[in-house]
Amino acid sequence: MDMHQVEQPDGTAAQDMINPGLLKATLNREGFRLTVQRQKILTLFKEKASRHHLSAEEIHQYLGEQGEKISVSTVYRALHVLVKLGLLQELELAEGRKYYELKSPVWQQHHHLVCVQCGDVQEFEDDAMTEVTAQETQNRGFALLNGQFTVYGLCPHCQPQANG
Amino acid sequence: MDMHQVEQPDGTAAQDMINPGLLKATLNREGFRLTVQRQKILTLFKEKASRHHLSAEEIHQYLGEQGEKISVSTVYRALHVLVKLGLLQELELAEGRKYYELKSPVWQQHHHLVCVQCGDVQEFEDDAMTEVTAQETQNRGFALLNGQFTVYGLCPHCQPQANG
DNA sequence: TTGGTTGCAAACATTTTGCACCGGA
DNA sequence: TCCGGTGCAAAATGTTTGCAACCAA
Repeated sequence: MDMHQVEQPDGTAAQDMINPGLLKATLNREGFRLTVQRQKILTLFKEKASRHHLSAEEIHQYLGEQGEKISVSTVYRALHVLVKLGLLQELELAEGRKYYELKSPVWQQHHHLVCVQCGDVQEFEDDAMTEVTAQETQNRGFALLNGQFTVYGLCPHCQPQANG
Repeated sequence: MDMHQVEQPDGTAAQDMINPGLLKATLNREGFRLTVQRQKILTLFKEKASRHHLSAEEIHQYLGEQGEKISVSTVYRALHVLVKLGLLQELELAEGRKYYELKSPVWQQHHHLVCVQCGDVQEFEDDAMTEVTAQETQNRGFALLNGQFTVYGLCPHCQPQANG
């Protein structure tokens, strides 16, 4: 039904996958091929480290600006593959479109605080949450793939003029 | 940018809103009107208590089966209003479409454990998480609207034949 | 009576897919 | 060489919107 996938089998961190050799090996292992496009996309995530939630549209645009002509459909297909390989994680941050980020291990999960007014996104981690996640899934016999906690609110800036 | 909204001003539980009188008052208070369609939709959420995550499409279909002819656009518009009034909460459970459920107070938030294979959804509550939510938002000066934690995994049933 | 509400169809936005050609292993 | 990947355009989904008729307050 979708593309969530387990951790890297060998525990390799997603960040390392920008290394072409490692990336190639990981792709080939599953019958996929290393292509310029896939490499460029993954590299983009590293470059945009500061603002690392990217939508397919943004990726397409950024690469275009960098002179890389890559079609939208290829972006989508590449994202699916990278998610399936466990290199990227899909986020449900905003309305109507999906965002992606380099996937971090389950025990390093971080969460998002979204301002519904201006769209600002802040991240936070919390050990208690990580533990709850592990415990709940275990209690119910689920095999944990990943979890995402998204809190919606109004940021300090938007509170004054808020409420409609 | 979207329709998240604060708690019922008077603390009335969303469940009570199926009462036509209360619903009417709540709607009117904000300049909205009580219509058969809105009533039917809200009632549907009560009926489907056991499986109370409904998408616009499902709502439209269920009502159709019950002989209520209501257009899709009306369903969408009604959902927006009900969310804005704080009676329903929007969920980001699955791919590409939104789900809705009767909204529970922030201090009674519950979360979702989704099987990515069969789509089964289980709920759980956890005080620690509620507290983390409150704390994080406070630390950053955010006004909390609501939060949703969605954990993806494989349910016991789907684990054997899983992995592709 | 007034102005919010509805249904319908057309418009939108995002994502997926069919197909011929291209290119990695 | 073989088969997966790409680009393009068309199609599929999910959601929104313009407009005339309608109805709650």
